[in-house]
Amino acid sequence: MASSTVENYLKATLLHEQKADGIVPMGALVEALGVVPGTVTSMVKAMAAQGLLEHEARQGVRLTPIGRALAVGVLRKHRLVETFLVRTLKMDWSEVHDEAEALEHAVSDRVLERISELLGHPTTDPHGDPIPDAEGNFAATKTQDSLDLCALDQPLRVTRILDQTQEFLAYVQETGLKPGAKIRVLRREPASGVLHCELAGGTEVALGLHIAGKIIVGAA
Amino acid sequence: MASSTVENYLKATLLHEQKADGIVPMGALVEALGVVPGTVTSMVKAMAAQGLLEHEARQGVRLTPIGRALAVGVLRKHRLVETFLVRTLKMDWSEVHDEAEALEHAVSDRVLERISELLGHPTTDPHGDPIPDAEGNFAATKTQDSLDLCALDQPLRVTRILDQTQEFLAYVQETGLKPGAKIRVLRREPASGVLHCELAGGTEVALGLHIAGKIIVGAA
DNA sequence: ACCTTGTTTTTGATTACTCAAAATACAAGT
DNA sequence: ACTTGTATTTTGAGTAATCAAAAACAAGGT
Ligand SMILES: [Mn+2]
Ligand SMILES: [Mn+2]
Ligand SMILES: [Mn+2]
Ligand SMILES: [Mn+2]
Repeated sequence: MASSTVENYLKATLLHEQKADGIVPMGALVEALGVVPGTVTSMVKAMAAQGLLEHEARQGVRLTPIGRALAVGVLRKHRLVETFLVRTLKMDWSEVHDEAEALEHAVSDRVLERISELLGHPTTDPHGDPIPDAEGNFAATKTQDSLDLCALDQPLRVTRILDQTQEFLAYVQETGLKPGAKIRVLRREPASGVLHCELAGGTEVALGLHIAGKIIVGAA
Repeated sequence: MASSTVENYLKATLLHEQKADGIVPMGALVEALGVVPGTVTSMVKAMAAQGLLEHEARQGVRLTPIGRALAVGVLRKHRLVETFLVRTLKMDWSEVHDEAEALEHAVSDRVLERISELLGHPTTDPHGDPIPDAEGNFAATKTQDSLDLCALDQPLRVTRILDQTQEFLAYVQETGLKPGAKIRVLRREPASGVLHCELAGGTEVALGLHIAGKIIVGAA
């Protein structure tokens, strides 16, 4: 069985591969796992010896099919647990990540399938991230744009928040831009690129480009 | 923070103290934790140095107030998790122990209080074992007898199963003697001590003394 | 007093994970 | 080609948890 540490390495590698495909540099793992570079090198070697990763010296790592399957399983646990914590235990969506970070290693497959069933087999988590099914397949994503690129005056719905730092989630919470929120882009300031949007209650918010780029929307 | 291993040692020590008060011999921990004697000696030394246990050389260990508080917390997590798995996730009461054994170390206090709330702050787990409250106090237990000692012809209710081995739980499951079941003792065979009991549906079961001694009942 | 038996402790190793700090490789930039 | 800066690897060391096997101890029984 893979230890919690190994599971965290696998998940971090998968997330990086999904965000920027190609080889995952050692530094990305250093960053994601909060350890020093030497630690990553030695863990990666051990995991490569176990057949979970391929290690290109001085370049980085790639998941093997076995490693990927395990990583997807951990990601599924993480996201289903987050969904469970929000929907069943009524926890705040902006505080569930850390809890899930620990529980993803302790929840058995048996318990996980019970949770999935209880929740009606959800396909996205509270942050809008896709939940792979029990076989490891991600549902085909609907057409979605980041908020800074989408058309004016269309009825839209927030589907996903890409930046999941504590501060950004708090900001999103506060402005009411949570996944599920209805939104319409009123206009774009030509010079700055600042967006003016209308929220459900008629309230209006102005968003800088760097913020809008981290919010994904789809047709309402 | 106490590691999972340390939490397991603390919980095992607490359970032994509750069952047979006085000092807990090293051998009891060897047995409970499934490790060799030398391992227990060195773990116990480390935990004593941390102020979690008192170690009387060649005698055994006792929980310190700090160690006891931690142990009670772990036990509370274990039993609330078991209750949650049975009541909310509809898992079989005879298979939840192993799941709880892992989850008790991963569930945070915050999550635990949500679970307790969701369940209406239960005071006993699926096996009938008491769940301490958030301050670490066990509810005063109602008058209860082991089945081999109680009066004839009284309407009784099973409240607790002491032997929680897989086989015994399966037996209890099969005969329908689960906590909550109504039962009446019809007669006791003078020589052998074998009990004849009537269950809810009118079915009758014969129980040997060794079995009856592990089933606790209270007034129905 | 001596021996036997069961329990506990010691000793010496091993595995997994980690850090600090020094060494190395590589990609540019001049 | 040489220098510089950054990423990666190596080396040496430490902690937590474990085992195997030998040693020490505590009681009792003879
Ligand atoms: Mn994690
Ligand atoms: Mn998420
Ligand atoms: Mn446990
Ligand atoms: Mn229980």
